[in-house]
Parts: sequence; structure tokens; C-alpha cells
Amino acid sequence: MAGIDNNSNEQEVKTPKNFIHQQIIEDLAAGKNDGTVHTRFPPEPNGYLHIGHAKSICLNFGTALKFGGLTNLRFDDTNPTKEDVEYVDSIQEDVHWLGFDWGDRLYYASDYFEKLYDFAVTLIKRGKAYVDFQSQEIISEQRRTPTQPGIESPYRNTSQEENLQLFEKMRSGVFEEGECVLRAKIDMTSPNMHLRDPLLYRILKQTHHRTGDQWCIYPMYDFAHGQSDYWEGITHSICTLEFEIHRPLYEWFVNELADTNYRPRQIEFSRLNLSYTVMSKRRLLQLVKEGYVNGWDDPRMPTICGLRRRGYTPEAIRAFADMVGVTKVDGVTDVAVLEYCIREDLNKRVQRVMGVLNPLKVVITNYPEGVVEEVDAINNPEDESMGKRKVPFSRIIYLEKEDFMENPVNKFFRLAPGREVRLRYSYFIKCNEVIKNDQGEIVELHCTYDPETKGGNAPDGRKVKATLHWVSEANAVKADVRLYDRLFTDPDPAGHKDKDMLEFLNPDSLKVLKDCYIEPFVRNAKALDNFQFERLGYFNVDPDSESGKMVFNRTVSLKDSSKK
RNA sequence: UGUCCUGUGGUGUAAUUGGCAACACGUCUGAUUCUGGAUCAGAAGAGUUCAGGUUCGAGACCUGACAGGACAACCA
Repeated sequence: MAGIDNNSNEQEVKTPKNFIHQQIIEDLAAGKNDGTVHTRFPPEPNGYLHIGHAKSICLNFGTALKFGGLTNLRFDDTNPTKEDVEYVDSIQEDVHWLGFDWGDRLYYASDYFEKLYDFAVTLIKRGKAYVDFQSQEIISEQRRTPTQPGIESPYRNTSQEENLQLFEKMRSGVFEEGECVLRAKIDMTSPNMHLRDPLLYRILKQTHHRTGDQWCIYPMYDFAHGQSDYWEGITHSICTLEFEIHRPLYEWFVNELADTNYRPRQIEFSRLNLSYTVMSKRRLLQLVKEGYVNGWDDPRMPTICGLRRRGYTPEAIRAFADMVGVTKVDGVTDVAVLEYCIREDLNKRVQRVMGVLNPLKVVITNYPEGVVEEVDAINNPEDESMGKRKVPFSRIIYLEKEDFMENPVNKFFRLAPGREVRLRYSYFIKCNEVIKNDQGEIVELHCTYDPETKGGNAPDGRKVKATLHWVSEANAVKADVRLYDRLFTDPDPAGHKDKDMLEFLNPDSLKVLKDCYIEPFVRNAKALDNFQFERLGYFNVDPDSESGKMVFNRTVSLKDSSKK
């Protein structure tokens, strides 16, 4: 697990204000909550965190930080059928990696099962909850539709004493799954469906990842969330727009529960949608389970761990979260914004190295055989402090195939017969001869170098129009490079049905390039994580792969790869 | 035919208590560069969904339309 980034305070200053901040400022001005702000990030441990959660994490932790408050991490684990410790662990790792810390405030909704049960008993005693023995279908029918009032259940007016006994029996396992549920008695005619006697508890004879077989009744989301917020002293419960219509119910429960003036306040914002990206947990799970990707942390996945393996930094993701802002408008953010964030971050901090993905052998005919000299290369032209490194140069080198054109088209400035170019940090070379095989394919170039141009400048002041990256054949590291592109070709893959979505899988999303050559420095510098191929783009050494393989981020830096 | 939410350049967001619509991404042009990257300079692109109203003045306030989204899981 990566360490915790303690620079979050700096970021807080830059965080643009949003409507949630405005509301908090108003609340503070009104003297609510004794001037404190306490938020929470409440994932259900039923999948891995993705970039959409990152927005929520940055919002919740960032908001608390901004107002000098705290943030809890709480697992909303009220449905044992979907949840697993694997997810609990990965979520903690990812939140930490993003640079946020919940201190000792790690909670589980399942910690509150006993208190929630007691509260349900209280509601029954107040005549505000009842056990309903009707089938799921009947209950659903009685709720009718949003445009017509619902019908009351025949069990709605069972006596409190009887309900108390029945609920106890539910808990002790007397009834089978689906036989009965506990419902709140609110208003079957409400235009808000969530107020038409919502379910509080259902029977689930399942083992829970934390409470084991201790319980066979489990609270519903609505019956757990607001109460958990209340018990934890959450002041602002920030969630996504789909819970907006739940708010009256959230407030109903909290009002029934509260014995002070304190009330947590639910505020909704629009979830992140990214073009070319599928974000629903259900669909991501499908991609994993059906083998369209190699796990939750496949670099093509929009998961935090996928982005991490791809070379994204926490800083870039936080910058992205700030950049997209917070509103209630549900729109689609262009992935180009995310890619911009990582490009900008990496550009400043990443070690530049040379490498060729598609090698073309070049013999420098006037360079002595058996000699290896080292040239000085700058590690990052934008940051002197990153220093220099030595790169071996010799008679036989590799260039990128596409850096040579036998019959150069207009505006092609790189190597061509008779043309002189610069090899980055070393010499000017001129192409004299093109060697082809029987099929007429170019297999080798013969060039001459100008010893006077060592270091990359000609004493006579003559200029070249291109600078090429290169590697020395004898010294280069041979590696397989995995090239990752977007998983989907459609800007809105999530806008289709699950099966249609799969039609837009990009067949080129993963390419394995054999026999790529990387300058030897890379082999000894894996700890750096990210590099930038001169002129080609970013890549990172993938710690999980067989040694020598690289993850290569085509989309991140090849801004111009699609155009001429 | 219901309730709630939301409508600002292609996209995401801004616009103190109403005061000539700003920023970022993207796009395009030019300069520069030892990455066709980065950088620098510049341009195009909305008159704020529409119609009324209040006002000296409205993206902001009011009314009414229209459009999009959410809600009818023993999911969260």
C-alpha cells in the first residue's frame, strides 16, 4: 500500500468553491452543529472503487479539510448477499492511496445492527412500524404507481404488542426468507414512493462478512444510513443525486430517532460520467467476471487500482476532481479532461527515457566497431534538479520505424535518404543507404555520423529539422510492451444495454508489442514507476507483470497520435 | 395525468447582496524548442432552453411553457 499523502492541506486551498461549500457556510453562519463540519465516505463493499468514487472521496474529505472538520470511512454493509472482505480491503487501500486518511474513524453499518434493531422496536412501540406477511408482489402492487395513491396493507393495523412479538420472531429465525418484512407506517398515498410504508427489515438467512450468522434480518439502506450518520455525528451527508428522492425518508427516520436538536443534513450532487467510460459497478463486475479484462485492476478499467497500474498519480486524480467541480447537473465529462490532468502532472515529475517500440536497425558506418561511449542525457528538460544520466551509444542503433520514410511526404521532417537529423543528446547522422530484403521491406539503414556534432550541436551552426530518439543495440533492454488504449470506442458505452455495450469494446485496447528496445537505465530504475518515452508517450513499469514488461499509456500523451 | 431535481460556448464549471457572461478542457492558427511533446502568443465558439413579467438594468427574482433526469428493488 502506498503511503498517505499529507499534502492534502495545500490542495484544499485551491479547491474551487461549490454549492455544497456555500450551504455549509450558510449552516455555519446559522450557528448549526457548533461550527463543526463532519462528513463521511460510505461505500458498500460490493466492488472496487472507481474514478467516480474518487470524485466523492475528494469531495467528502476535501470539504471536511476545507472547514477544519473530519471525515469517517463507513462501510454500508447492510446486504450480505453482495458484500465481501476483498472489497473492504481494496477500498481502504484505494482511499489511502488517493491521499486521504480517516484516522481511527473506520465504521461499519453492521456495527449498528443492534442499535438499529432497538430503534425499530421503538418505532413499533410508537405504532409506526409493523410486520407485513404479504408477498413481495402484493406489496409492490399495493404501492401502485407514482401517479396513483397506494393501498394500505391489511397488516398495517396489527397491534403493537403483536408486532413486537412478530418482529422478535423474525429476528430469532422463526420465519423464512420472504415470509414477512418490517415496514414503517408512513403514508401510502404520498406522491413520493419512498414514503409509501418503506421496508425496514427483510429476512436474509445469509452469512455476513462481519457479523457472520448472528443475524437473519438485515436493515435496508434507508433504515440504516441516516441513523448511522446521526450516531456518528455527521453534519453533512453528501451523496449522489439518485438519493435525492430518499431525503424526506432520511429526515423522517432521523426525526424519529433524534433526542437533540442536532440533525445530519443530506446534500446531493451529480455523479461523475466520463465519455468512453463505463462506470457502473454492476457492469465493471461483468467485464471482470466474463473475462473482457484481466481483473479489477486491469489498466483499462476506470477503477482506482486500474488507473494506479496505468500510471495515474493520486495528485492527478485529485486535480481532476477539483477540475470537474460539483453541481446537480448530470452531464458527461470528456475523458480528455482526465487525460489532461495526468499528462500535466507526469510532465513535470517523470523521468524521460528513450525507447523504440518498432525497431529499425541503423548501422553508423563511420563509427568504430566495438566502441561504446556514453552521452549525457537530461532526465527532465522541465526540471533541472532531476539531473542527467549516461546513455550508451554505439555503431549499431535502433530507430523507430516510423521515424524513417524512404520517400518523405510533404511536412515529414524526420529521417530520409540523404537527409541529416539529430540523434537526441548524441550526434547528427545522415542516411546514405537503404537496405531491403527480398520482399522489398526496409530492414536496415546505413548512415554516417558527424563526430563534430557530439552532444547534439554542429560547430558550424547548421540546423536539422528533427531530433530522434534511439537506443544502442548492444546495450538496450529488450522488452515486451503492453500498449493500452481506451476499452470502449463509443463515447457513451454506458448509454446502451449491457450486451450492446460489449459491441463497443475496442479490439485494440490491449496490444502486446514484442521486441521493443528500451534504454538500459529503465532496468535499474523501476522504483520511479513512471517514465516518459521521448516523443512517444508515458509508460510505467508494471510491478505486477513479468519482469521487463511495460504498461504503455497511449491515450495519455499521444495527443496528436490521431492527426497527421 | 403525479412528485422532486436540473437547464449558461462542443464539454465541464464561474459570474459578490440583480450591473456590459469568466475560466478550464477540446478545436483551430502562428511562434519557439534537442520529443511532431511541453511552452508561448492568438483565434473561433454561448448572449445564458423558450415566452411573458418586475426593474434604469435579469443568467440570477416571479409566472407559465418546453426539454432532460430521478422515483413504482425484500439493492445501495
